[in-house]
Amino acid sequence: MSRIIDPYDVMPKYHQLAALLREKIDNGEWQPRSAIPSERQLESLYGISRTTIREAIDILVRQGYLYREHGRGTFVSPEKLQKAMLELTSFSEDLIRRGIRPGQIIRSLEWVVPNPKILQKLELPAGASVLRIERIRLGNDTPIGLQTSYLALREGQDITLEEMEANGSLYSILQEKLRIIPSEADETLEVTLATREEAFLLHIEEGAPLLLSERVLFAQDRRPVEFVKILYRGDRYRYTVRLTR
Amino acid sequence: MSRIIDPYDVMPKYHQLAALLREKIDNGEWQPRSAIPSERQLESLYGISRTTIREAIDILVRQGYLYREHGRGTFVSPEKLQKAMLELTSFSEDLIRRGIRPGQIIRSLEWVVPNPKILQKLELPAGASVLRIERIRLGNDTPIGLQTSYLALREGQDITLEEMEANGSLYSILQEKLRIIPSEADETLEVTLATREEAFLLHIEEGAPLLLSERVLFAQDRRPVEFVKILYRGDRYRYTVRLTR
DNA sequence: CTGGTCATGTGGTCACTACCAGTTAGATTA
DNA sequence: TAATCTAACTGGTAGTGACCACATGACCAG
Repeated sequence: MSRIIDPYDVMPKYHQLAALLREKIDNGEWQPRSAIPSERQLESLYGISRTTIREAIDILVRQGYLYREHGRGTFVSPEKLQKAMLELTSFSEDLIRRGIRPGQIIRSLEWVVPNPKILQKLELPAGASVLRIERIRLGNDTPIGLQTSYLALREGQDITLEEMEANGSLYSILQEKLRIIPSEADETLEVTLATREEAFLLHIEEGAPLLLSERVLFAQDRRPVEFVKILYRGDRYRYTVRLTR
Repeated sequence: MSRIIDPYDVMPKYHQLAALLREKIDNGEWQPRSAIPSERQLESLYGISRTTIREAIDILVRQGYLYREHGRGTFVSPEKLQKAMLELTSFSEDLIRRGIRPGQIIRSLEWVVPNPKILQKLELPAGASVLRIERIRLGNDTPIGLQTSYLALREGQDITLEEMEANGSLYSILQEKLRIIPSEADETLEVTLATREEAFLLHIEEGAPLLLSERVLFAQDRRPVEFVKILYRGDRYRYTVRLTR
Protein backbone atom coordinates (compact mmCIF):
# COMPACT_ATOMS: atom_id res chain seq x y z
CA MET A 1 0.00 0.00 0.00
CA SER A 2 1.62 3.17 -1.10
CA ARG A 3 1.04 6.43 0.71
CA ILE A 4 -0.77 9.07 -1.20
CA ILE A 5 -0.42 12.76 -1.91
CA ASP A 6 -2.51 14.99 0.32
CA PRO A 7 -3.62 18.17 -1.48
CA TYR A 8 -4.43 19.84 1.84
CA ASP A 9 -0.98 19.24 3.30
CA VAL A 10 1.02 22.39 3.94
CA MET A 11 3.90 20.94 1.98
CA PRO A 12 3.67 21.35 -1.78
CA LYS A 13 2.76 18.24 -3.71
CA TYR A 14 6.09 17.99 -5.52
CA HIS A 15 7.79 17.92 -2.15
CA GLN A 16 5.51 15.20 -0.84
CA LEU A 17 6.05 13.19 -3.97
CA ALA A 18 9.82 13.60 -3.83
CA ALA A 19 9.81 12.34 -0.23
CA LEU A 20 7.63 9.41 -1.22
CA LEU A 21 9.88 8.44 -4.10
CA ARG A 22 13.01 8.83 -2.01
CA GLU A 23 11.48 6.45 0.50
CA LYS A 24 10.97 3.81 -2.16
CA ILE A 25 14.61 4.16 -3.08
CA ASP A 26 15.88 4.15 0.49
CA ASN A 27 13.99 1.06 1.54
CA GLY A 28 15.10 -0.81 -1.54
CA GLU A 29 11.68 -1.11 -3.15
CA TRP A 30 13.29 0.37 -6.23
CA GLN A 31 16.69 -1.14 -6.93
CA PRO A 32 19.72 0.80 -8.18
CA ARG A 33 19.95 1.02 -11.99
CA SER A 34 16.33 -0.07 -12.44
CA ALA A 35 13.84 2.23 -14.11
CA ILE A 36 11.17 3.94 -12.06
CA PRO A 37 7.68 4.31 -13.57
CA SER A 38 7.56 6.73 -16.48
CA GLU A 39 6.37 10.26 -15.87
CA ARG A 40 3.05 9.55 -17.52
CA GLN A 41 2.56 6.45 -15.42
CA LEU A 42 3.29 8.37 -12.22
CA GLU A 43 0.79 10.95 -13.42
CA SER A 44 -2.07 8.47 -13.26
CA LEU A 45 -0.62 6.53 -10.32
CA TYR A 46 -0.76 9.53 -8.01
CA GLY A 47 -3.33 11.72 -9.74
CA ILE A 48 -0.82 14.51 -10.17
CA SER A 49 0.06 16.49 -13.27
CA ARG A 50 3.25 15.83 -15.15
CA THR A 51 4.53 19.33 -14.32
CA THR A 52 4.53 18.40 -10.66
CA ILE A 53 5.94 14.94 -11.27
CA ARG A 54 8.88 16.43 -13.13
CA GLU A 55 9.47 18.95 -10.37
CA ALA A 56 9.70 16.15 -7.83
CA ILE A 57 12.02 14.11 -10.02
CA ASP A 58 14.18 17.20 -10.62
CA ILE A 59 14.82 17.45 -6.90
CA LEU A 60 15.89 13.83 -6.62
CA VAL A 61 18.09 14.11 -9.70
CA ARG A 62 19.84 17.12 -8.22
CA GLN A 63 20.30 15.24 -4.97
CA GLY A 64 21.80 12.29 -6.80
CA TYR A 65 19.04 9.76 -6.15
CA LEU A 66 17.89 9.47 -9.75
CA TYR A 67 19.23 10.09 -13.22
CA ARG A 68 17.39 10.46 -16.48
CA GLU A 69 18.15 9.09 -19.92
CA HIS A 70 16.35 10.77 -22.75
CA GLY A 71 14.17 8.30 -24.64
CA ARG A 72 14.84 5.47 -22.16
CA GLY A 73 13.55 6.43 -18.78
CA THR A 74 14.46 7.57 -15.28
CA PHE A 75 16.66 5.33 -13.17
CA VAL A 76 17.74 4.87 -9.58
CA SER A 77 21.36 5.86 -8.97
CA PRO A 78 23.87 3.37 -7.61
CA GLU A 79 23.76 3.55 -3.85
CA LYS A 80 27.02 5.34 -3.25
CA LEU A 81 25.78 8.33 -5.19
CA GLN A 82 22.66 8.65 -3.14
CA LYS A 83 24.10 10.90 -0.49
CA ALA A 84 24.19 14.52 -1.54
CA MET A 85 27.30 15.69 0.20
CA LEU A 86 27.86 19.02 -1.45
CA GLU A 87 25.07 20.27 0.70
CA LEU A 88 25.66 22.94 3.23
CA THR A 89 25.82 21.21 6.56
CA SER A 90 26.90 22.13 10.02
CA PHE A 91 29.92 20.54 11.62
CA SER A 92 27.80 18.33 13.86
CA GLU A 93 25.51 17.10 11.08
CA ASP A 94 28.61 16.32 9.11
CA LEU A 95 30.13 14.14 11.78
CA ILE A 96 26.89 12.37 12.67
CA ARG A 97 26.53 11.45 9.04
CA ARG A 98 29.84 9.62 9.26
CA GLY A 99 28.93 7.88 12.46
CA ILE A 100 31.19 9.96 14.68
CA ARG A 101 29.86 11.40 17.92
CA PRO A 102 30.34 15.18 17.85
CA GLY A 103 31.22 17.29 20.84
CA GLN A 104 32.58 20.73 21.59
CA ILE A 105 34.31 22.89 24.15
CA ILE A 106 33.45 26.57 23.98
CA ARG A 107 36.60 28.52 24.70
CA SER A 108 35.18 32.01 24.42
CA LEU A 109 32.20 34.00 23.21
CA GLU A 110 32.54 37.77 23.01
CA TRP A 111 32.05 40.87 20.91
CA VAL A 112 35.28 42.02 19.28
CA VAL A 113 36.52 44.27 16.51
CA PRO A 114 38.16 41.80 14.12
CA ASN A 115 40.96 42.40 11.67
CA PRO A 116 40.28 44.12 8.32
CA LYS A 117 40.39 40.90 6.30
CA ILE A 118 37.48 39.51 8.25
CA LEU A 119 35.54 42.78 8.11
CA GLN A 120 35.96 42.77 4.38
CA LYS A 121 34.71 39.21 4.05
CA LEU A 122 31.67 40.14 6.09
CA GLU A 123 31.21 43.38 4.13
CA LEU A 124 31.34 45.49 7.27
CA PRO A 125 32.83 48.99 7.72
CA ALA A 126 36.11 49.51 9.58
CA GLY A 127 35.67 49.44 13.33
CA ALA A 128 32.48 47.37 13.28
CA SER A 129 32.24 44.74 15.96
CA VAL A 130 31.25 41.14 15.51
CA LEU A 131 30.48 38.21 17.79
CA ARG A 132 33.43 35.86 18.00
CA ILE A 133 32.98 32.27 19.14
CA GLU A 134 36.00 30.05 19.69
CA ARG A 135 35.41 26.34 19.99
CA ILE A 136 37.32 23.10 20.08
CA ARG A 137 35.50 20.47 18.08
CA LEU A 138 35.55 16.90 19.25
CA GLY A 139 34.90 13.63 17.48
CA ASN A 140 34.34 10.72 19.83
CA ASP A 141 35.80 12.95 22.59
CA THR A 142 39.09 13.55 20.78
CA PRO A 143 39.93 17.07 19.52
CA ILE A 144 39.80 17.16 15.75
CA GLY A 145 39.41 20.83 14.98
CA LEU A 146 39.76 24.40 16.20
CA GLN A 147 36.91 26.58 15.07
CA THR A 148 36.61 30.33 15.22
CA SER A 149 33.37 31.95 14.06
CA TYR A 150 32.84 35.65 13.43
CA LEU A 151 29.17 36.60 13.21
CA ALA A 152 27.83 39.77 11.60
CA LEU A 153 24.67 40.35 13.62
CA ARG A 154 22.29 43.29 13.42
CA GLU A 155 21.48 45.77 16.14
CA GLY A 156 19.66 43.97 18.92
CA GLN A 157 20.62 40.50 17.80
CA ASP A 158 22.76 38.49 20.15
CA ILE A 159 23.67 34.99 21.17
CA THR A 160 24.56 34.10 24.74
CA LEU A 161 26.93 31.54 26.11
CA GLU A 162 23.99 29.81 27.80
CA GLU A 163 22.19 29.40 24.48
CA MET A 164 25.28 28.00 22.84
CA GLU A 165 25.85 25.54 25.63
CA ALA A 166 22.21 24.50 25.83
CA ASN A 167 21.63 24.15 22.12
CA GLY A 168 25.05 23.23 20.83
CA SER A 169 24.31 24.05 17.23
CA LEU A 170 25.06 27.57 16.06
CA TYR A 171 23.08 27.04 12.87
CA SER A 172 19.90 26.13 14.69
CA ILE A 173 20.20 29.21 16.90
CA LEU A 174 20.67 31.35 13.80
CA GLN A 175 17.58 29.86 12.23
CA GLU A 176 15.22 29.60 15.14
CA LYS A 177 16.12 32.63 17.21
CA LEU A 178 17.39 35.07 14.63
CA ARG A 179 15.51 33.87 11.54
CA ILE A 180 18.70 33.75 9.54
CA ILE A 181 18.60 30.87 7.09
CA PRO A 182 22.00 29.74 5.82
CA SER A 183 21.59 29.33 2.11
CA GLU A 184 25.00 29.41 0.51
CA ALA A 185 28.66 29.39 1.45
CA ASP A 186 32.07 29.79 -0.12
CA GLU A 187 34.76 27.60 1.32
CA THR A 188 38.48 27.38 0.70
CA LEU A 189 40.80 24.66 1.86
CA GLU A 190 44.53 24.72 2.21
CA VAL A 191 47.37 23.23 4.15
CA THR A 192 49.18 24.82 7.08
CA LEU A 193 51.42 23.79 9.92
CA ALA A 194 50.40 23.88 13.56
CA THR A 195 51.63 26.73 15.73
CA ARG A 196 52.64 26.01 19.30
CA GLU A 197 49.23 26.98 20.70
CA GLU A 198 47.26 25.12 18.06
CA ALA A 199 49.41 22.06 18.60
CA PHE A 200 48.75 22.22 22.32
CA LEU A 201 44.98 22.51 21.92
CA LEU A 202 44.78 19.70 19.39
CA HIS A 203 47.17 17.40 21.25
CA ILE A 204 49.66 17.19 18.42
CA GLU A 205 53.24 18.22 17.71
CA GLU A 206 54.12 21.77 16.78
CA GLY A 207 54.56 21.92 13.00
CA ALA A 208 52.22 19.03 12.28
CA PRO A 209 50.21 19.49 9.07
CA LEU A 210 46.70 20.88 9.40
CA LEU A 211 43.83 21.32 6.99
CA LEU A 212 42.69 24.94 7.10
CA SER A 213 39.15 25.68 6.00
CA GLU A 214 37.79 29.20 5.68
CA ARG A 215 34.11 29.63 5.00
CA VAL A 216 31.89 32.63 4.38
CA LEU A 217 28.26 31.87 5.02
CA PHE A 218 25.48 33.79 3.27
CA ALA A 219 21.86 34.21 4.34
CA GLN A 220 18.68 34.08 2.26
CA ASP A 221 19.27 37.59 0.91
CA ARG A 222 22.86 36.74 0.03
CA ARG A 223 24.33 38.91 2.77
CA PRO A 224 27.36 37.47 4.56
CA VAL A 225 26.51 36.33 8.07
CA GLU A 226 29.44 34.34 9.31
CA PHE A 227 33.11 33.93 8.64
CA VAL A 228 34.43 30.66 10.03
CA LYS A 229 37.95 29.42 10.23
CA ILE A 230 38.48 25.77 11.08
CA LEU A 231 41.81 24.05 11.62
CA TYR A 232 41.48 20.32 11.28
CA ARG A 233 44.00 17.77 12.44
CA GLY A 234 45.55 16.47 9.26
CA ASP A 235 45.59 12.92 10.53
CA ARG A 236 42.03 12.83 11.76
CA TYR A 237 39.97 14.59 9.17
CA ARG A 238 39.10 14.16 5.55
CA TYR A 239 36.99 16.57 3.58
CA THR A 240 34.37 15.32 1.14
CA VAL A 241 32.46 17.05 -1.65
CA ARG A 242 30.14 16.04 -4.40
CA LEU A 243 30.59 17.97 -7.61
CA THR A 244 27.92 18.27 -10.27
CA ARG A 245 27.88 19.41 -13.85
CA MET B 1 19.13 46.94 -28.08
CA SER B 2 18.48 43.68 -26.45
CA ARG B 3 18.97 40.46 -28.30
CA ILE B 4 15.95 38.35 -28.82
CA ILE B 5 14.97 34.73 -28.41
CA ASP B 6 15.15 32.70 -31.63
CA PRO B 7 12.56 29.89 -31.66
CA TYR B 8 14.43 28.14 -34.47
CA ASP B 9 17.72 28.05 -32.60
CA VAL B 10 18.90 24.56 -31.66
CA MET B 11 19.29 25.67 -28.08
CA PRO B 12 16.11 25.60 -26.00
CA LYS B 13 14.55 28.96 -25.26
CA TYR B 14 15.13 28.77 -21.51
CA HIS B 15 18.81 28.29 -22.22
CA GLN B 16 18.93 31.27 -24.59
CA LEU B 17 17.11 33.41 -22.09
CA ALA B 18 19.40 32.37 -19.25
CA ALA B 19 22.42 33.32 -21.35
CA LEU B 20 20.83 36.63 -22.21
CA LEU B 21 20.07 37.45 -18.60
CA ARG B 22 23.51 36.39 -17.45
CA GLU B 23 24.97 38.77 -19.99
CA LYS B 24 23.00 41.68 -18.54
CA ILE B 25 24.39 40.79 -15.14
CA ASP B 26 27.96 40.30 -16.32
CA ASN B 27 28.18 43.57 -18.20
CA GLY B 28 26.72 45.48 -15.29
CA GLU B 29 23.47 46.48 -16.96
CA TRP B 30 21.73 45.01 -13.94
CA GLN B 31 23.42 46.00 -10.71
CA PRO B 32 23.93 43.67 -7.71
CA ARG B 33 21.05 43.70 -5.23
CA SER B 34 18.71 45.41 -7.71
CA ALA B 35 15.54 43.69 -8.85
CA ILE B 36 15.29 42.29 -12.33
CA PRO B 37 11.96 42.61 -14.21
CA SER B 38 9.21 40.47 -12.73
CA GLU B 39 8.38 37.17 -14.33
CA ARG B 40 5.22 38.58 -15.88
CA GLN B 41 7.14 41.52 -17.29
CA LEU B 42 9.76 39.24 -18.81
CA GLU B 43 6.91 37.24 -20.28
CA SER B 44 5.76 40.15 -22.42
CA LEU B 45 9.25 41.57 -22.89
CA TYR B 46 10.50 38.48 -24.66
CA GLY B 47 7.26 36.89 -25.82
CA ILE B 48 7.95 33.74 -23.84
CA SER B 49 5.70 31.89 -21.43
CA ARG B 50 6.21 32.15 -17.71
CA THR B 51 7.05 28.44 -17.54
CA THR B 52 10.09 29.05 -19.68
CA ILE B 53 11.01 32.28 -17.90
CA ARG B 54 11.04 30.47 -14.58
CA GLU B 55 13.14 27.67 -16.00
CA ALA B 56 15.75 30.19 -17.13
CA ILE B 57 15.74 31.99 -13.79
CA ASP B 58 16.03 28.65 -11.98
CA ILE B 59 19.30 28.00 -13.76
CA LEU B 60 20.75 31.35 -12.79
CA VAL B 61 19.59 30.95 -9.21
CA ARG B 62 21.31 27.58 -9.00
CA GLN B 63 24.44 29.10 -10.46
CA GLY B 64 24.37 31.89 -7.91
CA TYR B 65 23.66 34.78 -10.26
CA LEU B 66 20.20 35.57 -8.94
CA TYR B 67 18.17 35.01 -5.81
CA ARG B 68 14.43 35.17 -5.29
CA GLU B 69 12.42 36.67 -2.45
CA HIS B 70 8.85 35.53 -2.28
CA GLY B 71 6.47 38.45 -2.63
CA ARG B 72 9.27 40.92 -3.37
CA GLY B 73 11.00 39.95 -6.58
CA THR B 74 14.11 38.42 -8.09
CA PHE B 75 17.44 40.10 -7.46
CA VAL B 76 20.98 40.11 -8.76
CA SER B 77 23.46 38.47 -6.39
CA PRO B 78 26.45 40.41 -5.06
CA GLU B 79 29.29 39.95 -7.49
CA LYS B 80 31.42 37.59 -5.47
CA LEU B 81 28.69 35.02 -5.50
CA GLN B 82 28.37 35.04 -9.24
CA LYS B 83 30.86 32.33 -10.00
CA ALA B 84 29.50 28.87 -9.47
CA MET B 85 32.52 27.04 -8.26
CA LEU B 86 31.05 23.82 -7.05
CA GLU B 87 30.74 22.93 -10.67
CA LEU B 88 32.65 20.06 -12.05
CA THR B 89 35.58 21.52 -13.91
CA SER B 90 38.76 20.19 -15.35
CA PHE B 91 42.09 21.16 -13.91
CA SER B 92 42.85 23.50 -16.80
CA GLU B 93 39.49 25.28 -16.71
CA ASP B 94 40.00 25.73 -13.02
CA LEU B 95 43.36 27.43 -13.38
CA ILE B 96 42.32 29.61 -16.30
CA ARG B 97 39.45 30.86 -14.20
CA ARG B 98 41.94 32.13 -11.65
CA GLY B 99 44.12 33.76 -14.26
CA ILE B 100 46.89 31.18 -14.09
CA ARG B 101 48.34 29.72 -17.26
CA PRO B 102 47.98 25.93 -17.13
CA GLY B 103 50.50 23.48 -18.49
CA GLN B 104 51.37 19.81 -18.18
CA ILE B 105 54.07 17.24 -18.64
CA ILE B 106 52.83 13.76 -19.47
CA ARG B 107 55.06 11.29 -17.64
CA SER B 108 53.42 8.10 -18.82
CA LEU B 109 50.35 6.69 -20.50
CA GLU B 110 49.82 2.94 -20.39
CA TRP B 111 47.42 0.11 -19.67
CA VAL B 112 47.98 -1.40 -16.24
CA VAL B 113 46.25 -3.61 -13.70
CA PRO B 114 45.81 -1.26 -10.73
CA ASN B 115 45.56 -2.12 -7.07
CA PRO B 116 42.29 -3.46 -5.61
CA LYS B 117 41.28 -0.15 -4.01
CA ILE B 118 41.21 1.53 -7.39
CA LEU B 119 39.40 -1.37 -9.03
CA GLN B 120 36.79 -1.17 -6.34
CA LYS B 121 36.31 2.57 -6.82
CA LEU B 122 35.87 1.96 -10.54
CA GLU B 123 33.57 -1.01 -9.90
CA LEU B 124 35.74 -3.33 -11.94
CA PRO B 125 36.48 -7.04 -11.35
CA ALA B 126 39.85 -8.18 -10.04
CA GLY B 127 42.48 -8.33 -12.73
CA ALA B 128 40.78 -5.80 -15.01
CA SER B 129 43.11 -3.36 -16.69
CA VAL B 130 42.72 0.37 -16.91
CA LEU B 131 44.46 3.19 -18.72
CA ARG B 132 46.81 5.04 -16.39
CA ILE B 133 47.96 8.55 -17.21
CA GLU B 134 50.58 10.24 -15.04
CA ARG B 135 51.03 13.97 -15.40
CA ILE B 136 52.79 16.86 -13.76
CA ARG B 137 50.51 19.88 -13.69
CA LEU B 138 52.01 23.31 -14.14
CA GLY B 139 50.75 26.75 -13.25
CA ASN B 140 52.67 29.53 -14.97
CA ASP B 141 55.35 26.93 -15.76
CA THR B 142 55.90 25.94 -12.12
CA PRO B 143 54.91 22.45 -10.94
CA ILE B 144 51.91 22.64 -8.65
CA GLY B 145 50.51 19.14 -8.73
CA LEU B 146 51.10 15.49 -9.51
CA GLN B 147 48.13 13.87 -11.15
CA THR B 148 47.48 10.18 -11.78
CA SER B 149 44.32 9.19 -13.65
CA TYR B 150 42.94 5.67 -13.95
CA LEU B 151 40.37 5.32 -16.72
CA ALA B 152 37.81 2.52 -16.97
CA LEU B 153 37.33 2.29 -20.72
CA ARG B 154 35.24 -0.21 -22.62
CA GLU B 155 36.43 -2.71 -25.18
CA GLY B 156 37.74 -0.85 -28.20
CA GLN B 157 38.00 2.50 -26.48
CA ASP B 158 41.46 3.96 -26.18
CA ILE B 159 43.35 7.19 -25.86
CA THR B 160 46.78 7.65 -27.37
CA LEU B 161 49.70 9.72 -26.22
CA GLU B 162 49.44 11.75 -29.42
CA GLU B 163 45.84 12.69 -28.67
CA MET B 164 46.70 13.71 -25.14
CA GLU B 165 49.58 15.83 -26.31
CA ALA B 166 47.64 17.43 -29.15
CA ASN B 167 44.48 18.11 -27.22
CA GLY B 168 45.76 18.60 -23.70
CA SER B 169 42.39 18.15 -22.04
CA LEU B 170 41.41 14.66 -20.99
CA TYR B 171 37.82 15.72 -20.46
CA SER B 172 37.40 16.99 -23.99
CA ILE B 173 38.81 13.73 -25.39
CA LEU B 174 36.40 11.78 -23.23
CA GLN B 175 33.53 13.88 -24.45
CA GLU B 176 34.32 14.25 -28.13
CA LYS B 177 36.00 10.99 -28.98
CA LEU B 178 34.42 8.57 -26.55
CA ARG B 179 31.07 10.29 -25.96
CA ILE B 180 31.53 10.05 -22.23
CA ILE B 181 30.02 13.07 -20.53
CA PRO B 182 31.32 13.74 -17.02
CA SER B 183 28.28 14.50 -14.95
CA GLU B 184 29.12 13.99 -11.32
CA ALA B 185 32.12 13.37 -9.09
CA ASP B 186 32.95 12.56 -5.51
CA GLU B 187 36.05 14.18 -4.17
CA THR B 188 37.90 13.87 -0.90
CA LEU B 189 40.67 16.11 0.37
CA GLU B 190 43.23 15.44 3.01
CA VAL B 191 46.72 16.31 4.08
CA THR B 192 49.84 14.24 3.49
CA LEU B 193 53.57 14.71 3.49
CA ALA B 194 55.72 14.51 0.40
CA THR B 195 57.73 11.35 -0.25
CA ARG B 196 61.21 11.67 -1.68
CA GLU B 197 60.04 11.13 -5.25
CA GLU B 198 57.08 13.47 -4.98
CA ALA B 199 59.29 16.12 -3.44
CA PHE B 200 61.72 15.79 -6.31
CA LEU B 201 59.05 16.12 -8.97
CA LEU B 202 57.42 19.10 -7.32
CA HIS B 203 60.68 20.88 -6.48
CA ILE B 204 60.07 20.88 -2.76
CA GLU B 205 61.57 19.34 0.37
CA GLU B 206 60.85 15.78 1.38
CA GLY B 207 58.20 15.83 4.09
CA ALA B 208 56.64 19.10 2.97
CA PRO B 209 52.84 19.19 3.43
CA LEU B 210 50.70 18.35 0.42
CA LEU B 211 47.01 18.54 -0.30
CA LEU B 212 45.83 15.14 -1.52
CA SER B 213 42.69 15.05 -3.61
CA GLU B 214 41.04 11.82 -4.72
CA ARG B 215 38.18 12.02 -7.14
CA VAL B 216 35.86 9.46 -8.70
CA LEU B 217 34.23 10.73 -11.86
CA PHE B 218 30.87 9.41 -13.04
CA ALA B 219 29.40 9.48 -16.55
CA GLN B 220 25.87 10.26 -17.68
CA ASP B 221 24.65 6.81 -16.66
CA ARG B 222 26.31 7.13 -13.27
CA ARG B 223 28.97 4.56 -14.00
CA PRO B 224 32.45 5.39 -12.69
CA VAL B 225 34.80 6.38 -15.47
CA GLU B 226 37.88 7.80 -13.85
CA PHE B 227 39.69 7.67 -10.56
CA VAL B 228 42.08 10.59 -10.17
CA LYS B 229 44.61 11.25 -7.50
CA ILE B 230 46.16 14.68 -7.37
CA LEU B 231 48.90 15.83 -5.02
CA TYR B 232 49.02 19.59 -4.75
CA ARG B 233 51.87 21.62 -3.37
CA GLY B 234 50.58 22.90 -0.06
CA ASP B 235 52.13 26.30 -0.56
CA ARG B 236 50.89 26.87 -4.07
CA TYR B 237 47.37 25.64 -4.14
CA ARG B 238 44.11 26.47 -2.48
CA TYR B 239 40.93 24.55 -3.05
CA THR B 240 37.62 26.37 -3.42
CA VAL B 241 34.04 25.15 -3.26
CA ARG B 242 30.63 26.72 -3.24
CA LEU B 243 28.14 24.98 -1.02
CA THR B 244 24.39 25.31 -1.41
CA ARG B 245 21.42 24.45 0.74
C1' DC C 1 0.08 59.34 15.40
C1' DT C 2 -0.95 54.27 15.59
C1' DG C 3 -2.74 50.12 14.10
C1' DG C 4 -5.52 47.60 10.97
C1' DT C 5 -7.39 46.60 6.29
C1' DC C 6 -7.09 45.97 1.60
C1' DA C 7 -5.62 46.29 -3.24
C1' DT C 8 -1.93 45.19 -5.95
C1' DG C 9 2.30 43.27 -7.39
C1' DT C 10 5.65 39.57 -6.58
C1' DG C 11 7.17 34.72 -6.68
C1' DG C 12 5.24 29.63 -5.72
C1' DT C 13 2.39 25.79 -7.02
C1' DC C 14 -0.36 23.10 -10.13
C1' DA C 15 -3.19 21.32 -14.04
C1' DC C 16 -3.86 20.52 -18.79
C1' DT C 17 -2.27 20.38 -23.43
C1' DA C 18 0.79 19.95 -27.35
C1' DC C 19 4.56 18.81 -29.79
C1' DC C 20 9.72 17.61 -30.25
C1' DA C 21 13.57 14.31 -29.78
C1' DG C 22 15.78 10.14 -28.49
C1' DT C 23 15.23 4.78 -27.94
C1' DT C 24 13.61 0.30 -28.74
C1' DA C 25 11.54 -3.66 -30.42
C1' DG C 26 8.86 -5.78 -33.67
C1' DA C 27 7.19 -5.81 -38.40
C1' DT C 28 8.52 -5.28 -43.00
C1' DT C 29 11.30 -5.37 -46.86
C1' DA C 30 15.24 -6.33 -49.83
C1' DT D 1 19.17 -13.58 -43.33
C1' DA D 2 20.10 -8.88 -42.75
C1' DA D 3 18.97 -4.31 -43.21
C1' DT D 4 15.11 -1.04 -42.86
C1' DC D 5 11.22 1.04 -41.37
C1' DT D 6 7.72 2.20 -38.15
C1' DA D 7 4.90 2.54 -34.06
C1' DA D 8 4.94 3.17 -29.46
C1' DC D 9 7.17 4.16 -25.86
C1' DT D 10 10.57 7.44 -23.05
C1' DG D 11 12.04 12.19 -21.37
C1' DG D 12 12.50 17.46 -23.06
C1' DT D 13 10.50 21.90 -24.19
C1' DA D 14 6.84 25.16 -24.27
C1' DG D 15 2.31 27.69 -23.77
C1' DT D 16 -1.90 28.94 -21.12
C1' DG D 17 -4.50 29.67 -17.35
C1' DA D 18 -5.55 29.56 -12.53
C1' DC D 19 -5.04 30.18 -7.79
C1' DC D 20 -2.06 30.59 -3.43
C1' DA D 21 1.30 32.96 -0.22
C1' DC D 22 3.85 36.78 0.90
C1' DA D 23 5.31 41.91 0.84
C1' DT D 24 4.21 46.58 0.51
C1' DG D 25 2.21 50.87 0.47
C1' DA D 26 -2.09 53.53 0.43
C1' DC D 27 -5.91 54.35 3.00
C1' DC D 28 -8.88 54.55 6.88
C1' DA D 29 -10.55 54.24 11.74
C1' DG D 30 -9.41 54.81 16.26
